[in-house]
This record gives sequence, structure tokens and C-alpha cells, in this order.
Amino acid sequence: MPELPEVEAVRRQLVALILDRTVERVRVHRRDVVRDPRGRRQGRLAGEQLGVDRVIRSIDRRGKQLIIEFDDDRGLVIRLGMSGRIESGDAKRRRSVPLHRHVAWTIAGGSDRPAIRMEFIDPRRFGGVHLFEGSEDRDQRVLRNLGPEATLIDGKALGERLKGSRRAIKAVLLDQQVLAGIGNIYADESLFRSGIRPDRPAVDLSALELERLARSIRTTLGLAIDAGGTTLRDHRLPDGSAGTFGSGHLAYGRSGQPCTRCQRPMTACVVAGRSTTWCESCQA
DNA sequence: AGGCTAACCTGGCAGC
DNA sequence: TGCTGCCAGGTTAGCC
Repeated sequence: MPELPEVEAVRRQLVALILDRTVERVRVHRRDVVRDPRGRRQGRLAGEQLGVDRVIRSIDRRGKQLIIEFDDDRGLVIRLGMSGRIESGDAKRRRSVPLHRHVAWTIAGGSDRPAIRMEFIDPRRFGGVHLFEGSEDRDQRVLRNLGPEATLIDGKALGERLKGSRRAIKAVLLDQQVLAGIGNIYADESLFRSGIRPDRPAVDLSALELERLARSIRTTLGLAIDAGGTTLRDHRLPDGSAGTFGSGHLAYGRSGQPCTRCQRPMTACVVAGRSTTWCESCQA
């Protein structure tokens, strides 16, 4: 589910809620969603590895991954996979426990504010929580092989990343080693906005087209972030609200519906093994 | 190199 | 109502 805009919207809410606060305790309800610093899903987990008694020093994002760092240089990389989400709220408030809640942190309150509950919920369990020991371990082991941030890409840099590949441009956009953050929704949206067919060999794009595509990527992601992302089903912001960018989709999920530019029906096909929607007359 | 498939999982929905 | 099959925001491994 969550691509860069969804994760970024989650990150922004978390910053407002828990940055610079102390982790009071953590409960792991499903051990195998957590990978320890050796990449294992089994074995003993000390609370301190998940931040207990540590101050949350930073909350960052790299591509689709959320990065929470503690004041002892350890931290977590949270991958939301297809159906993962972070839920956050007043720890004292009683409510029914969400289904598929795998990890729960309690963030200490103070005299002026309540303790906060932060939970990792993921029905399909394609996501997970990866523990790291320090910035070097984080970059070399957990976040390795990620391309540059899609929000920052320009035409020239995009061209350099493609390295003359003959792969379909959509396949390349989905490749996190080439560019970090784009998934199926925003690939279709960016290609539609730039008027480029999803199955064009990347190497065939002109400098002008690369510039247009890069600009479309930045614009699309920016609008989506501001809207809190796209909620198809599972995506929620930590406060429980839904992302509203779905109503701004021009391509994704609109197969058979009239193109917003030319009114002809949008076409569905499969590119890079993913369902793809595009307009045969507006995208060349 | 890269395309294709299956696998990892649960749940929602359409169709019968 | 209830069953079956298909589909889904992602990623990885294995095979040609």
C-alpha cells in the first residue's frame, strides 16, 4: 500500500506526536515481524533494542521506509509492506485492540501531556520492523541499494539513473535501486501527467521527456503528501484519518473510465507484472 | 540483463 | 447465505 507519500504523511504526524520524547515500554505481540540487527526473526529481544528508556532523537524517511532513531544511535526501520500502518493515540484511552497489531510502544507523557501509544499494525505481514545498531549499520545493511529520493529527482539525474536501460520505463520507476519511493499508484500517475506510455523502453526517452517525467514525479508526490497519501483500504495516518489523494488520481484505478484530458476510455494492461492504467491517445 | 512466476499473507469483493 | 476465485499499495528468490 504505502508508497513514499503515505509514509511521509505518517512521518509528519509522528514528528508532531513523539519526537524528543522517551519510550517507556514496548510490547512485541508477534515476534516474527521484528528482525534483529543480525537480520533474524527469532531469538531474544531486549526492550532496549526497541528503544525502551531512550529518547526518540529523529524520525526520518528513506523511500518507503520510516526510520526512528534513539539517543543511543540504535533505531528501527519500519517497512509497511502492502497493508501496514502506524496507529498512535492517547495511551490511557481505552479502545478495542486492533486486529493484527504486532508491536506496541508506549511513549512517556509529562505533567502537561498524556502518554502516547504507537502501534505497528499489518494484516498481510509483508512489512516489518528492522532493528539497527547505528547509522553505519542502518545505511549499509538495512537501507542498502536504495536509489535517490523520488521527490528530489530532476531530468538529468533520472537519465543517469536509467543508464541506457531497455526496460519499460514503468518497470524502472518501480525499481527502488533506481529511484526510491515510487510504487504502482504513483508510477501510473506520474507517467500519465508526463504523457509517456508505461511500456516505453527507458532508453528511448528524450532529455525533454525525462525532464517532464521528473517534474511530474515531483508534482504528483508533493500533491499526494499534502493530501495525506492515497487510502485504498488499509492506509491510515497515525491519528486514524484517511489519505484523500484518491480523488486526485488521473490514471490509477481508472481503467475503462474517461481520460480526464481527452475523454476516451482509459486502457488497462500489465507492465512489469503490475496492473497498469494509461491513456492510449494522451500517452506516447 | 531482465522478464516472468511464485511466494510471502489476509481480507474484500464479484459472481455464481 | 455461502462458496470460489480473483485482486490488492511491496519485495524477493528462482528459473529461463
